[in-house]
Amino acid sequence: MTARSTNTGEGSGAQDPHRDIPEATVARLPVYLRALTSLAERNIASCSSEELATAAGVNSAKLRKDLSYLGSYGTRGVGYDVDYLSYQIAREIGVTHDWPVIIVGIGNLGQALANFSGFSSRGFRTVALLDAAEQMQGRTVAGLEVRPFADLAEIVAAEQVSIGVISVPATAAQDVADAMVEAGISSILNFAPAVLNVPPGVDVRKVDLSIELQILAYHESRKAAEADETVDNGSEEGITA
Amino acid sequence: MTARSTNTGEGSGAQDPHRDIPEATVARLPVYLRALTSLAERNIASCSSEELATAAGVNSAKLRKDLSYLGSYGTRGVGYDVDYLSYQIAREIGVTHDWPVIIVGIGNLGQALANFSGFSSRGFRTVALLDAAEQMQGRTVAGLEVRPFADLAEIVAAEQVSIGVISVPATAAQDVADAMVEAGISSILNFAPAVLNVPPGVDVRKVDLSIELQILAYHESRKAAEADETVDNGSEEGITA
DNA sequence: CGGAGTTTGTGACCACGAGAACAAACTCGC
DNA sequence: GCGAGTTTGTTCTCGTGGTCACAAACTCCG
Repeated sequence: MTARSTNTGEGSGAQDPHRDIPEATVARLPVYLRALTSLAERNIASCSSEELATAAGVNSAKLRKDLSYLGSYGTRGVGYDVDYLSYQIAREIGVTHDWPVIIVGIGNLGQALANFSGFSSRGFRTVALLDAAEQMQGRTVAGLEVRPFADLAEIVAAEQVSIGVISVPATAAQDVADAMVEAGISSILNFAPAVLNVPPGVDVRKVDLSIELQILAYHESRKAAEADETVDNGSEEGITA
Repeated sequence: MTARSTNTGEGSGAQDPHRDIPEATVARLPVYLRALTSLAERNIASCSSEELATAAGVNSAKLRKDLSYLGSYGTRGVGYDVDYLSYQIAREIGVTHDWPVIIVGIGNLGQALANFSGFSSRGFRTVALLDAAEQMQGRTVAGLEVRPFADLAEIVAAEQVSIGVISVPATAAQDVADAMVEAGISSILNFAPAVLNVPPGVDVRKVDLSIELQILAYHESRKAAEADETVDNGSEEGITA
């Protein structure tokens, strides 16, 4: 799915300009960044890996290993400087400058996304809201005017948009994705419950609400089944030996 | 080798109650179920692992391996019966009956979730919307009246709710989670950008919109960096112009 | 200045998951 | 009835990721 191109394979030292950071680590870096921001807001200037790990909800060893992929930004015996580490993570992720984002599909979910403050506060700027429906045209959502879907290519080119959000019904999702790729967008965040087919080089991340609920339901079912069987044994997490 | 696989030659009788299905497989089962539903809507009665795999966007070998954890529900040389396999997956996940769900936090996102048809169509039934804000009380969203947060325990007990959705601001998320656990909820879907602390036995799944965007931004940054360096080699990222 | 205490960075090890390859089992045509 | 073709179920192998444990390095204090 994700097009991981040529592995440069050189060195694997900690200070290389292009290191291959594991995908699992990349997924956690934003969590660390948020925890660091929270610490900074409380005027905490430095912290240990243990403190930061608990704030982020992970193991301290895992956190240290994750940070070591970025370089050696801590001081042994002391810990990490909050501001310095924040900047280094932000720089690594690439959120030191703002990313223009376009949202296609201004239904209930699209409107919620447009109003979501977490986007703008985290290095993302919603530059346009698009919808194909006639009755949506001209309406103002979150301070932006809803524009016709046909304007996609023009806006993407004018605003240098590389990230697109899809919040349309599943039946339209593939068409929107195709148009986005055609317009030059190379990263898509897909909220539609559909499998998107995109050419290599385009990254797609999927957020699927009903799948998340079904995963929870599976675990609930197992909990209920185990509770029924082992009524005298109250350990829910018991691993069958 | 803990896989208990080849036994239980009997058909749809009492099956092995605890199979340990890998977490990665559990996360894909809803995708397969959706693909099967789509096939059924097109009146396709049976399919091969290859067809189902492409419809679900995965490898066929991985799909067969995933399905093998549930049992042997296919026929060699033929494929899978769509309806039969659908039922088996739904039964394994536990969505053959409806799960009552409660949503706390009826802001923009909470309203979108309440209106989201994917919940109700997939074995989930939103039984109550809760919000602590005074001005939300009595308003009707998606056909349900918004009720005060203080009613949480009462509703959970009355409706046998075991799944809760949190769509409140980050600062309130932990309090809501605590109240949910206290009320008896054992699975939480958290949309708030905060790390939740819950006792063992309670499952939490996190959907974090800004983290998803940041992961995309990281890959975008790398793409841009690589494009800058290897200007002469444009083969890997070729976008059809 | 040196030792004790503390914390980071990393090497080693183990578990899980992805993918390829192959045997088992079923259907179809003759 | 039987061989050819097809498709599932399973085994094997390899890469990725998580955890532990410890050396390296820094501070503090006498």
